[in-house]
Amino acid sequence: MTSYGQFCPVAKAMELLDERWTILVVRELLLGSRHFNELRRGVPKMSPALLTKRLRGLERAGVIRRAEVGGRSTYTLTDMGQELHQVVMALSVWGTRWIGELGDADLDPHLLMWDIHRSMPIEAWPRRRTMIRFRFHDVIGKAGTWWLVVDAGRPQVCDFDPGYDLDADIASDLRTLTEIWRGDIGWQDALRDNRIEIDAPAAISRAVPGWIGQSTAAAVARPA
Amino acid sequence: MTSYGQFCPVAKAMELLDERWTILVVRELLLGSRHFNELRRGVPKMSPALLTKRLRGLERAGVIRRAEVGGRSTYTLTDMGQELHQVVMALSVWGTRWIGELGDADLDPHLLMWDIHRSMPIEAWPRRRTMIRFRFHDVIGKAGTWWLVVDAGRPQVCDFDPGYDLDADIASDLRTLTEIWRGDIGWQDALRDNRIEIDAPAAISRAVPGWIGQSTAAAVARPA
DNA sequence: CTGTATCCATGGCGATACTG
DNA sequence: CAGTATCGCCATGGATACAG
Repeated sequence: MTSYGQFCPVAKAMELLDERWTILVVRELLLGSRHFNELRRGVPKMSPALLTKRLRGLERAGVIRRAEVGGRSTYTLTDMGQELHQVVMALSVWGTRWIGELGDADLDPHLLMWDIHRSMPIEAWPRRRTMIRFRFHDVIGKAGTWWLVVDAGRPQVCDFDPGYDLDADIASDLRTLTEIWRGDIGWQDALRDNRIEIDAPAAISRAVPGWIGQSTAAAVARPA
Repeated sequence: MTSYGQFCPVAKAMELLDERWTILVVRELLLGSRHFNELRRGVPKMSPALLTKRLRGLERAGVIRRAEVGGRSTYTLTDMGQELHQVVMALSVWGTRWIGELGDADLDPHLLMWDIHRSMPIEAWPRRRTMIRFRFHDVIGKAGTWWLVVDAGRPQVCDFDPGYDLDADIASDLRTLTEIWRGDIGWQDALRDNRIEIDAPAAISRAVPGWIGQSTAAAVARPA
């Protein structure tokens, strides 16, 4: 966090925020993560040592507050941190509009499922326990299959079969579901082009896109 | 610009924007700088080699466009770059509200005069050529004295005496004028406490704060 | 679960000087 | 005016293993 040697508020803000990973940690906190390993799931490629360092830095700066609640470390945003919402939103809108291209390295099934499960519209799901399986046919090994369960109004991701009844089975490549989730393409277009397939009774098949939805950024208008 | 390995638009945006100095260069372009040495004045502590590198990076990313106009290199923001205005604004607001403390290293007379001259309300100045001298009594040597001239509606900073008639003579320490400019303190309070002094005929003395004004960020409401 | 502790390589970036 | 060229440091952060 070297100083820019400028009195400008933008420079002072960036002294804190331009360090690698910092904004992404803030994003996770804004999305509701409060514990160390919860945060890690949102920034899986970040080393735990560095995450600790960033959390300490944000705490020193007054952006977050750390507390032990029932023996667990709990990180919460202060008012100062909460207001970074405007900054993260502006970045999200700009990134959505202007950085369309994703490299293969940007795709990550675990991260995708984690992101979907925490911000999909569960109120659209049936009241009963419901389970969907996802299969990414271009991802080899264990990371190619995932289960999404909504039980008692609580969403859950699994990388193993929980053993419940399957309501729908979805197959696509990783890029397709990522692009659908980001709103780069629509469910209907992807289904029509057979880039994604939903195997389920007709009524459920029609409902599933509404269960999963799209990320909040998907609603951002794209440049003409 | 190492990848974060995330499809999230915030992550993709930060891959470009979290590199040191990048946002400050964009800020300069948003404020109207278009040429290399003009940009340098806004980021004086940045090495020219690094500025070149950042400009190339921003060009590759599509944020700016470079052209030779009349044998001069000219950098302009594309639509993509123009929309970073929202991001820079959000950072400016947040920085203004929450990063109040300035270290001595954040103070820079040249930068302050440059910033004042390019965004002060010249329409408030007299029609005739008008000149003000600034003296920072805590800054030793040449950098302690500055002249601000508005002539034919065009503002100009000098670090030498242009030799015109002096309309007002302002004295303060560097921190005081910086804080006034940022809006951390008001002109009236600073004058009352003798933290700044204006030597001029009474009518002009009263008018000068309105001539200089405050930076646009000064209008941002501070947290209670 | 929530971190620490090392270690190491890389390359970013600061400083300075120079050029067409 | 608008950059190049070089150099070298040191801090950043990636990787991995381990601990209370």
